[in-house]
Amino acid sequence: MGRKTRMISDRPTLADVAQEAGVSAITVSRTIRSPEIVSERARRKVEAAIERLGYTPDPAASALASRTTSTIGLLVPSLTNNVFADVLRGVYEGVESTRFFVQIGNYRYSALHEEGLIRNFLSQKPAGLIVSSTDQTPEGRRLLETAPCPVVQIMDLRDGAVDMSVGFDQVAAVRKAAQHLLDCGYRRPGFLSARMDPRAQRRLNGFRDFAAANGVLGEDRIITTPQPSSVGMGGHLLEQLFSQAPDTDAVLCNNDDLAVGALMEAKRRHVAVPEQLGICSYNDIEMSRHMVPALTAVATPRREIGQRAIEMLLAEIAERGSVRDRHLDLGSELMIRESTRRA
Amino acid sequence: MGRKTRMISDRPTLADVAQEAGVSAITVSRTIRSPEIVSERARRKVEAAIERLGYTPDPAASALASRTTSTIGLLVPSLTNNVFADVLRGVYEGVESTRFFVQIGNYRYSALHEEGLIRNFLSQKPAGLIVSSTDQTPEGRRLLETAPCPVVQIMDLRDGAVDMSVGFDQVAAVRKAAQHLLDCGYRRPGFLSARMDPRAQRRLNGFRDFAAANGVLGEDRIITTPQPSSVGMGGHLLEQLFSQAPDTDAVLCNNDDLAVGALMEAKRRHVAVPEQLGICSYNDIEMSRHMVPALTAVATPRREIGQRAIEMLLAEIAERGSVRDRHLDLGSELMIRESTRRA
DNA sequence: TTGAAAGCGCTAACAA
DNA sequence: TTGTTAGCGCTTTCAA
Repeated sequence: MGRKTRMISDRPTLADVAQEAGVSAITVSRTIRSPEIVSERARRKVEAAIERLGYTPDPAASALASRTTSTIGLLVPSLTNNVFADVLRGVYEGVESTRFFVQIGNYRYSALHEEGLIRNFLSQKPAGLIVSSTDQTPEGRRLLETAPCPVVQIMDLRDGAVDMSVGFDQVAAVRKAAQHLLDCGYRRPGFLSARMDPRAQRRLNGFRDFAAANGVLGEDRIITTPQPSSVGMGGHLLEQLFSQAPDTDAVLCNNDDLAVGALMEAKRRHVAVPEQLGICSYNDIEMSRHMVPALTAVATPRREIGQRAIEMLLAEIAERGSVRDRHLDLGSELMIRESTRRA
Repeated sequence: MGRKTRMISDRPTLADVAQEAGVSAITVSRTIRSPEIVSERARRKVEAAIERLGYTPDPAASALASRTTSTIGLLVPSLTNNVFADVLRGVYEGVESTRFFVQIGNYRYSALHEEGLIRNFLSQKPAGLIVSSTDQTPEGRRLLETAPCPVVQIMDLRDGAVDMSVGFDQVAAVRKAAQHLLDCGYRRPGFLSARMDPRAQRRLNGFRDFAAANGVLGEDRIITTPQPSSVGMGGHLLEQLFSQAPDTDAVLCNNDDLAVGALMEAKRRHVAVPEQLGICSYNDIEMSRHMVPALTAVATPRREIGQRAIEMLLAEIAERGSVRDRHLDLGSELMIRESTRRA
């Protein structure tokens, strides 16, 4: 288990490569960054020298001289939430095999913390930034607006995006789910939500408006908690819902964890799903469709959001102003399954 | 949605702050990095100047001059796997309110890819590195051994760790689970596993050895697939298990997704759990204990691994050689629940 | 197509 | 406790 501390001087520099290749340092630099503008002959010599010396460029020196890095900052409100895990996956797939790498900041649903992270990331001169909300503090927003790099806001689709945005209409998605419950004949729908961040709050408001407009609003059927979402919490919330409003006949859950928890709680109480209680979920992570009964859900395009966001960002980094459609609506899809399918 | 590109020259430098405060640049630098060695008076002037100018240090310049950064590299094999989500959480909690930040590399269960990431991270002169395996390529291992920064290997506990390690005995954990199935009277236990990475493979081997030693090994009851793990996959694997070995009376799942999927599949087939089939899971993520029936599982200390790893790393960064216990075994715990509790 | 010179913004090493 | 000097390894600028 011993370990040697390797001498710093071991590591070859541009100048070493230049000497080895018999060219100047700048030619080596160019060979690495834009081989096409270097003569075939010089390029081959340089490449051989790099190979021989095992040279790796120093990103710090490069960042200092060029005033930019290959870092892409990605701010998410949570790392445990499966929703963002899927977004991350899309983003990572997109940067792979590019010279960029992603740095994640987790602001834990705190706008203030997010502001600090924006400031911190910006001080690193990132090539681009992806942020997961439109709910920055005024100062956070100002920082993004004046950022010297492209910025993509993801998940939501709202007016006044800072630079570019990719997402879907969260309220429309909730409305779709609520409409489906009505279509199935449910008349006393409830709503379960944990972790009342601004986005969850907007979805709740969307549900409320829809229910009111359709004459099925019952305030005692709306159960929320500021605590984090979890399967266990879904069970608790359903319990509370039934104790407050025993006549509830359907429930729209603000995410899959809650829906699965509610389903399990229904099972424990011997409440038949979908006959006595319809359950509709939001997001549709993989497990939902494998429950018994399979959960109806509004599928949100999480991974695609990640993919498109990084795509737009890379294009814009390559050439500022080159992205035409700067605001993408990826939509959402209602997946009708057994948990709302009653005879 | 307009955006201005802020002039680079806008950004004040150390020299600007020094001039504003009427001291030298190095005094400003010291005020920031080690305020305690600067006189009260100088410190106050500098702090006021920083405030007035809105100065933020340039990490690239700092990295170049000092040959180190505030980056901690964290290599994980997957971002979607809940196991690592918990580890991440522990790590992020630990770096918060320090000057360090974490950069994640996802090597997608490919040792070759991991080697590339190690090389890439190392070129950034990180303050420390956390890697999620002991299964590096020889070259990857060599890179870690000669890394000029502390390294923590997490999850597994094996001989010959490179520098420091935090984990638990994965084979002992599996053995514990298998023993429990025998204790419950199950006699024909099966094993389900997806994504056969080296660690999953070692657990399978552990199960095999244990089963053989106890005279309950049935090769046709061991079902594996190289594909990624998921709830749906758990269902498929159980299906295959029953078609190959209909007399199977219990199943040990290599993680929670598979266990939940197996439970659902059992439900679909009207196989009673735990009476006709005992199910034991591995890892014990939150949802498992809320299933109906609740899943028995070996709980692995994922979050704590993250916490301890970052703790050790930070201590070692602060002072090389200061960490006494360089190899921590955090153990695992069998959580006995309904899915194996038969009359 | 290539190169020389001059920094980028900070810190290490030494001196006062 | 504070300052001076000399880079860190790269890229930019300008010239050839």
